[in-house]
Amino acid sequence: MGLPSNDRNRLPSWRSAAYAAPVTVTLRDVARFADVHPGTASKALNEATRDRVAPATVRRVLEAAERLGYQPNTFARGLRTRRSYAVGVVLPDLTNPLFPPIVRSVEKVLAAAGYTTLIVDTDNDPATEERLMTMLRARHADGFIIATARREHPVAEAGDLVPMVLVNRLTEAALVPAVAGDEAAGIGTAVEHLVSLGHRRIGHLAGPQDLSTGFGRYRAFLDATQRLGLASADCPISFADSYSEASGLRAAREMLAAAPTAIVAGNDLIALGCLDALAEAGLKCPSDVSLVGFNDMPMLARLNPPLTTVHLPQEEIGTEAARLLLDRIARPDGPAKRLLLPCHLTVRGSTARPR
Amino acid sequence: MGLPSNDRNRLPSWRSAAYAAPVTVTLRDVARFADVHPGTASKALNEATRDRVAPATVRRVLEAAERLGYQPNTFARGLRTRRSYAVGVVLPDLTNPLFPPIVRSVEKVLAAAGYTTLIVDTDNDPATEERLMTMLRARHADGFIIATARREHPVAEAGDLVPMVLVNRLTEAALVPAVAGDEAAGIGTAVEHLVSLGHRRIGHLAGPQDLSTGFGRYRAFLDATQRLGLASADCPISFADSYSEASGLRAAREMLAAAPTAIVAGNDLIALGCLDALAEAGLKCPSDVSLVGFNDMPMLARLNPPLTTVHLPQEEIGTEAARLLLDRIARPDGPAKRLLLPCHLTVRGSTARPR
DNA sequence: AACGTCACGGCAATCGATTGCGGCTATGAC
DNA sequence: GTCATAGCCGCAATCGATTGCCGTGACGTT
Repeated sequence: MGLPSNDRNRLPSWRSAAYAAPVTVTLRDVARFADVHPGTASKALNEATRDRVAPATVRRVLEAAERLGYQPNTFARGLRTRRSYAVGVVLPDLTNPLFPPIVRSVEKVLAAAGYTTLIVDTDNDPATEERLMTMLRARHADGFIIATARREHPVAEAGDLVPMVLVNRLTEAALVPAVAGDEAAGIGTAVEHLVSLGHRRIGHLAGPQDLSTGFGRYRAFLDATQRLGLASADCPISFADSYSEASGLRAAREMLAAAPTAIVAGNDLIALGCLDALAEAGLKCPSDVSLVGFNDMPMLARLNPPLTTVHLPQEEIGTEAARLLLDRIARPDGPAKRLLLPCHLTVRGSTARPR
Repeated sequence: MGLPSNDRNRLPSWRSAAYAAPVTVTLRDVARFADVHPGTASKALNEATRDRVAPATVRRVLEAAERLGYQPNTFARGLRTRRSYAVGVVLPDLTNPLFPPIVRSVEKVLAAAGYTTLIVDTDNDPATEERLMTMLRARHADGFIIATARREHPVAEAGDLVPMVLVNRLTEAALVPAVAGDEAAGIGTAVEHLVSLGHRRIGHLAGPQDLSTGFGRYRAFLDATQRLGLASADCPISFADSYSEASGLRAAREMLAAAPTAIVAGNDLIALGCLDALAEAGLKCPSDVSLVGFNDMPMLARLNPPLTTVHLPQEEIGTEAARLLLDRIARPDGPAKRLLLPCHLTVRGSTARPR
């Protein structure tokens, strides 16, 4: 797998290879230089067809390509082969620190397989997402990794699909491969942690219910509290209408009326808003109220108090998503694997025994 | 400017447009449907040549394209026109919160002009950068926005260049357009702020000197302290060898031997490391030592103490970079404009009068 | 010596959009 | 009624790489 002739397209010098103005050298030039027909040169350059050319000829062609600094024309190749060796990575929000590490490991795996990663940011806007998807399709992306997580997302209904892998979202129809952190287990251990500290009145600041993560964590919270024998009356729930500090603040104000001794937030941003609400109400964290976040975004350890949170294996998620996609591209009709990667609870200073 | 026929390539339904398996409809199909020659259909679809076709025919072709859901083949078009309507954005580190807002505004401006943004992350690795640049060149990017900031960067020497704009780096040869925050002025106001609070012994935790930002801020610090009449003996300087908390910690430990009453850090991460060093030494910020960061990364306001820092107009930087690039693509031989955007000091709780 | 086999490489069509050139038709002028 | 002009459209070459098919020559076999 991989671009047939990448290995020998490298040039010694930076300048000529990467930044200098284009000096177009085509396959014809290489062929002329090696004194063969362009078709033959093509076969020599392509690992898959190389055995149809005499070894000595292959050497001559390779040599010529190297000398001339041949770079195959992506357009011509793509036009003929209908493949781009590019995959699109569709993110809801690049400024969310959750995604960059995922993107990075995706890029690493795909690059090793000869693929180019096209990152796009939909800014959580369906219209932008449509525009960008159309663009990626027009550029003939061979596959997609999709991290936008609205529950009524159109991919859910699509039947005959282009190769794609869903990230951070497992609630869709089972025909699409997906990778995500095991959020239910994550929420579960968070609740267990609080219960083991002695909490009995545990609230949940749920994220937006139209996002699959918000919905999934909410359900997981319900399951966990029930499983651990907490009365649902003791487990107040407020809904934040976005993953933001402001929404978290609003939801937390509501929540505090129910006087829980611990709170599980839908994500870290909501937890931050909750921290503000606690301060407002003159409550101390963790002595009055314990708090758990979700995602383990950077800098949380430096907060006051340092936030206990559920950590997602971002790098692994990216790696696995890329592998699944490569699988899918190679065998579009294979089974749609779905991977749940373990999350772990990072205990810091925002959780303690109730008074 | 812009892709000739974008406006009418939109399809009503998501599924068919964006996620469903490809149903290739070519220009021939449109032409057949509209009962014209493919060449004529092409002219009708292209705004620039539309006036060479009778209005009634244009309407028929447009109608046909709409009905059939025609999407021009990027490869075929690119092969013929040698343009991709794609630009590469080369970042040193996607996980650095400085960049996502810049990328976003870049994307917005470029999209409005019909261009696609290709984001790549070099991970601060020259070899990766070369690989990615070569890839972008192979994909015939029409231009580049480059935010990787090593001082001995190859673009500095390149003569005949592909259209590009440098971001956050103005120290290069003047032939390349560039946009950056006015870091010198930013450092200047930071130092002025400290002086106006009464500080006379102000240290600088400089960033890596092989990065243009590290070097530039260091020089700016020297200038500012001198201009304000501080003795250079009272202005100790330590060098961090990377923009990281660990390096900041190391450099700050050194620095504290000189007992400054205030410190200007090369960036926020270094400032965080400095905070740790202060804690280690039993020093309180800001009562014992005042501290100023640089970049205003997220969450700084929630720290203890909230960090005073220099804020960069990221969005504006992105917008201007994109505009400059479009300029450059349109007129590659025009003058290389260089833009310095004002920074401002965000005063929070980490700076106070010295005791 | 004649024939079959195989390895090698040339040939040309193809992918789909673009575009300069040239031809056709309709219109208007005299 | 004839000719000039311009508007409109078709034609075909072109961009560069890929690939199935076929021809050629060498070698081995009987």
